Amino acid sequence: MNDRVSTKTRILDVAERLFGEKGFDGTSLRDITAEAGVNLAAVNYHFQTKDSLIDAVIERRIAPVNRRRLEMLEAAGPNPAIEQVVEAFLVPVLECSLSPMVALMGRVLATPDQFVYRVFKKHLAAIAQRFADAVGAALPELAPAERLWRLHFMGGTMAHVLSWSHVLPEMTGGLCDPSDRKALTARLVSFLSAGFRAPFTEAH
Amino acid sequence: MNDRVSTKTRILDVAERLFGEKGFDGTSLRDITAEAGVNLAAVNYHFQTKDSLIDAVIERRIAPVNRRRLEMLEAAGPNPAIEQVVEAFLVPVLECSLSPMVALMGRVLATPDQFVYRVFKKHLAAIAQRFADAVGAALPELAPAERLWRLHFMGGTMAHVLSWSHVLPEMTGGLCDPSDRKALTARLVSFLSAGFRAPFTEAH
DNA sequence: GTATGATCTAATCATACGTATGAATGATCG
DNA sequence: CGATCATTCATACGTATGATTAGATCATAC
Repeated sequence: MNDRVSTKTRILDVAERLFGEKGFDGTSLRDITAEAGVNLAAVNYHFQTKDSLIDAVIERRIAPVNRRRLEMLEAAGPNPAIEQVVEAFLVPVLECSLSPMVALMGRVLATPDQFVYRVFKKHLAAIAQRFADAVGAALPELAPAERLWRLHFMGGTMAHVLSWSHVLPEMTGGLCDPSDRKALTARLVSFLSAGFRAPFTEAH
Repeated sequence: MNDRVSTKTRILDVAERLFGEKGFDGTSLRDITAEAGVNLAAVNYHFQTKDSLIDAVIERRIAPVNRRRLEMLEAAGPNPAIEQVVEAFLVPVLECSLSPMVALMGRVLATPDQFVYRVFKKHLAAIAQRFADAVGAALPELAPAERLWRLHFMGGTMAHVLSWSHVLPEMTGGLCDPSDRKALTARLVSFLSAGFRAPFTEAH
């Protein structure tokens, strides 16, 4: 170890931030090692390849978030309100304030290619069924396909909020302030819960 | 011109598809020219740089979509229902079925960096105010900031649907089929309109 | 104190990138 | 015909990329 934190951790931290800011393809190993103040070869020593570095960066953040999600779902009991389900999905991410992790999560959710998708799918599969069940418990009249669609919509809303939160104030002339996580959570829960409760009208 | 379509158009078509599939950084000019069957230098001849090629690719699709959006907004009159506003936002994109443009749009909306953001902002600024006004007309009790937030949420939902539509069937075991645009539109309008109508509860 | 294994480093590899060049090609028109 | 112009072409430049190597350095155990 060099300073206070190990080389491995410093790489993970800087990689997380840069991946979130500039994307996976847009961030080179040299960008990462330069900012982390470590040798270029350290990445390959600790993580073998860039791909498995990406994997490690994502894994480190998603795993605890999903654990917390399942905890909140558990705490909501067998007959949750849809608000509780939505909160269980959102809060574990949103409560991280504006940490670099937030941009990373947005990036992951917005990168439907290659193996980023594989990594994401691995972690999603672990909780998707639980959330589908929870929505079913909260809104039993909702058709199974519609449940999945609306979970998909919720994921999109969250992904977008995460991805754009750092430019949103400028985009809206300061009207929208994503740094107030409490208010943001309340807005999202209100909006999404109403969406989940919407009458299901098949196309005509 | 070589075949039926000009070199310039072939570059734009292939670039649009590859940018949508693999991202802007993940697509090289060599990828594009190889698939398009044109010479590498043709890109620089017709578009000067890769950046302005990206610009041209986006411009070609977003401009007509936004024109159509404003038409639909216009057609809804001065007192639209929120459903009409949502439709005016969604339909011009969704009616393009599963063309490569759809993945491109998703990619643009999910790339909040560098100059992709600038390009996007240019086209967004041209219609954002109109949609904010339309939401205000449909739901006058909604606070201005909340209007913008919910428009932002709607953009995220659409972006996610566009980005992931090509893997969604596999992700959901075939339960969700994004190719039925009519049904998809109905689902989105129902979900999002309900979200817009949700009571606005400030954080407590 | 030195042997040992883990960690770090500088230097280098082959390849891929965006861009630029100058010559060939082909159509248009006097 | 020959001149002009836009387009296409093969090729090269300089740089950046992910990966690898062999050796230096460090901590710990004997």
